[in-house]
Formats: sequence, C-alpha cells, structure tokens
Amino acid sequence: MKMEKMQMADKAENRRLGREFFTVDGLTLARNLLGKVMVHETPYGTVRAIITETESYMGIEDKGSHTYGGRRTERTEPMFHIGGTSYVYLIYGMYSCMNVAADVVDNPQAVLIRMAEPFDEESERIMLRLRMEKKRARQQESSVRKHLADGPGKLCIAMNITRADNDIDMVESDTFYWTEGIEVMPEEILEGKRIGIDYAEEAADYLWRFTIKR
DNA sequence: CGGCTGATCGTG
DNA sequence: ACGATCAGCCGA
Repeated sequence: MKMEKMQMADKAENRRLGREFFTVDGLTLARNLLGKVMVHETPYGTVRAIITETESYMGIEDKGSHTYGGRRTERTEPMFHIGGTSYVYLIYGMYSCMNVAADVVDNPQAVLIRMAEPFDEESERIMLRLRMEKKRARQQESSVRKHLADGPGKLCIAMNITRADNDIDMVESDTFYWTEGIEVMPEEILEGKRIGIDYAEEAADYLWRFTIKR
C-alpha cells in the first residue's frame, strides 16, 4: 500500500515544471520542452500530450519573430511576460498557434509548439474527438488519426487551445500547465530550419527548429 | 513523398 | 494586405 502511494507521487504527470524551467533563453527552452508533457482541461476531460517538435523565436533581433525590432502590440504582449506565459494567436484567419514565453519579463522570446503525441489512451480519444469535430466534411477518420497533432494548428484543435488560453501563466494555472514526460538525450535532437518564414531573410536559414529523432 | 493552391479573418 | 497553416489535388 505504501509502495503504491509512492509510485503515484512519482508519476510523470504529477511532476509539474516550475518557473526556473521557463526562465531560460528561447533556444534552451525549445530543446528542453522536447519530451515534456503539456496538459490542458477540455470539455471532454484532461488532455496530456508529449511535445515532439518546437521552434525558437528569439525576440527583438530575430527577423522571423513577431517581436522583431521590439514590436510590442496588444497581440505580442504575452511574449514580453514572464517565462511560462502562454502566447496563442490566430494565423491565416482560421488556426491557432501555441507558444510559451521564455526568459525574464521584457525579453520577448518564445517557443512555438509544432507537434505532439497523446500521452495516454484517454488523451488520444479526446484529441481524436476534438479533431473529428472540426474536420472538413470529406476528411476520413484514418487520415485525422494519422495526423492527429503533427502541426501547430492541428495541435491546438486536438488540445482545444484557443485565444481564450492566451496570456496564461502556465506555472500557476490548474487547467493549463506542463509536467515532466519522457527523457530526451541531446543526441536525439534533430535541428532544422523554421517553417513558413520565407520573409525573414537570413533568419529563415537559422537551425531553430527542434525535433526528436524517430 | 513533394509541390501548388484556396480558405478565412484579426491585426496593425 | 498579410500571414510562425491545413487539406485536397496533382504528379512521381
């Protein structure tokens, strides 16, 4: 009985990531978030997903970043907040993108969460349900299942992340937060160019996308 | 698997 | 006007 209790207390889903985890630069945070678990309450239950791909957006000096040149607007405000703050914005008029602010207040760096996999079977059921609800009419369930959360927009649909979840402190929240997950060794991390920022000139070539090797 | 394209709307 | 995208369609 005592043993059971100790194992429960040590379960990955119970080990929350604290402030010190997020108050590092955006490149360090993007690497460290691989293998961690993002948790979000949805109308159908709690969704837990292991993060498998991230991108760094390095703030005022990064031509690919929303905060390039210190651009501070109502939209980009959460990027200026304390590390661990969510930054959710609408892209192409129809999809949400989920980011986590890095580092200290007023250093507007963030990590885009691009890809994730369900942590357990309940999460998988909920993610599939949420994705099927929002799918286009002709799309097959097999196709949705295969591409459950393999892009920033799909990930937000699968975890019910909308702009209602913008500017939340994920260190303090009880409905939107992070926990430990699986261990990822540095040599398991693949680097690549960031996606969809052709306008960013030389910054488009920086290897600031991180994926777990398969 | 890779490239091309329309859909759709808040932001500045 | 313009996207830190997605899914369908085409060709290989």
